[in-house]
Amino acid sequence: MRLSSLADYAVVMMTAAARHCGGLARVNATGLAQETGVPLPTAQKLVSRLSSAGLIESTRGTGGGFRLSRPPATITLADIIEAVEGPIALTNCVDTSHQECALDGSCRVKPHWPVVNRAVRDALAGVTLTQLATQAPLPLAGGVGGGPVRSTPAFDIPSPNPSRKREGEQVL
Amino acid sequence: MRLSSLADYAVVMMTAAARHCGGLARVNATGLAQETGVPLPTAQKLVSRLSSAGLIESTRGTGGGFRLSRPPATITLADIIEAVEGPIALTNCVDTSHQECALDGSCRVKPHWPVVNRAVRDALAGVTLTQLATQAPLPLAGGVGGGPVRSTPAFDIPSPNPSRKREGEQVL
DNA sequence: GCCAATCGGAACGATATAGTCCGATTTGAG
DNA sequence: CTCAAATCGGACTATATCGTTCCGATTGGC
Repeated sequence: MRLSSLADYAVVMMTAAARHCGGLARVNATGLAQETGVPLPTAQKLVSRLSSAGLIESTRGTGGGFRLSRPPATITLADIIEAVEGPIALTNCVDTSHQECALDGSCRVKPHWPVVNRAVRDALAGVTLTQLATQAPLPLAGGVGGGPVRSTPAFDIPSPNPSRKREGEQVL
Repeated sequence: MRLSSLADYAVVMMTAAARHCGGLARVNATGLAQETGVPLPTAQKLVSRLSSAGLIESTRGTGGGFRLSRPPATITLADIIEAVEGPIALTNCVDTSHQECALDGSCRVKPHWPVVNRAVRDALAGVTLTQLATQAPLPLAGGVGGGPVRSTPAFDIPSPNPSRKREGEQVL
């Protein structure tokens, strides 16, 4: 349930690009890497992925670079993540139909996964680049709730989780 | 952005346990593995994780097994995922304080991650074992993204409804 | 026409994961 | 009370994906 580092870096780079020129001027991967701190080769790889996905327009040659293909308000977190990691799919059975897990027919929860997957994707699709470029972190008001300034409830489901033994992972 | 296979199997096993005895009787890992199709060693590993997290109560010795510690309506997908994978954290900077992100101070999107992370977690916390144990899934068979598919919250927890995201707005 | 800077893709290495095995503990029966 | 069986619990190994790096193709400027 963790985002890949590539996607994380892609979000940072896209946000930086949106903040810099609003997606109108061209910036190169080198300058953006120096600014954001992302390693240059990784930044180049991300630029390739993002351009392949159609999120940015790349210009080759001397003085080239890239710019956002769409206004920042129309680019969401889900777009960036899908551009880097592929389609958002919590399980294999949601993404491609040809992916068959061993459970297959006896899996009773398979019909439920698309619903959950869509809910998660909607949560990510509700965050736009414009929101991310803002300094003050808005309380997720713009797109996710559908409402104006709906304060997200604190989510108080009685799940005490008393004996949490594994805080991180099996770090030996 | 994909769920680990262990978490997927854990959800299947927990759902099967909830469907079988409603969390009242004891079942062993062997029988559940045979029923769900999960490999037995993997099922044993998952039982260990789930019992460590406090989701199930294990009884050792001959004729032992495990049963759900809480009613199925109070166990959510987020609980199961956190029991297997650890805390739900899209990025490293959200989870623990030991963020080793190279961007660190220059990261402008870091303040936004907790909000997004909570939104995703809420989406997972809104699905209970009772919902997953239901045969008839939520209305998805008709089509994804086409119409306003509304999930009927017939099995929701009596506690505050965890901010259901907008339903059926983004095409998958 | 030449050079230089950039994007694009491919290969290598590393980390984390998935799966499997064996041992310790406990309980029921004899 | 002893034995035996079944269970949980942790550790090891193999695999796969991810992250990083490097090199080539392309294009614009001079």
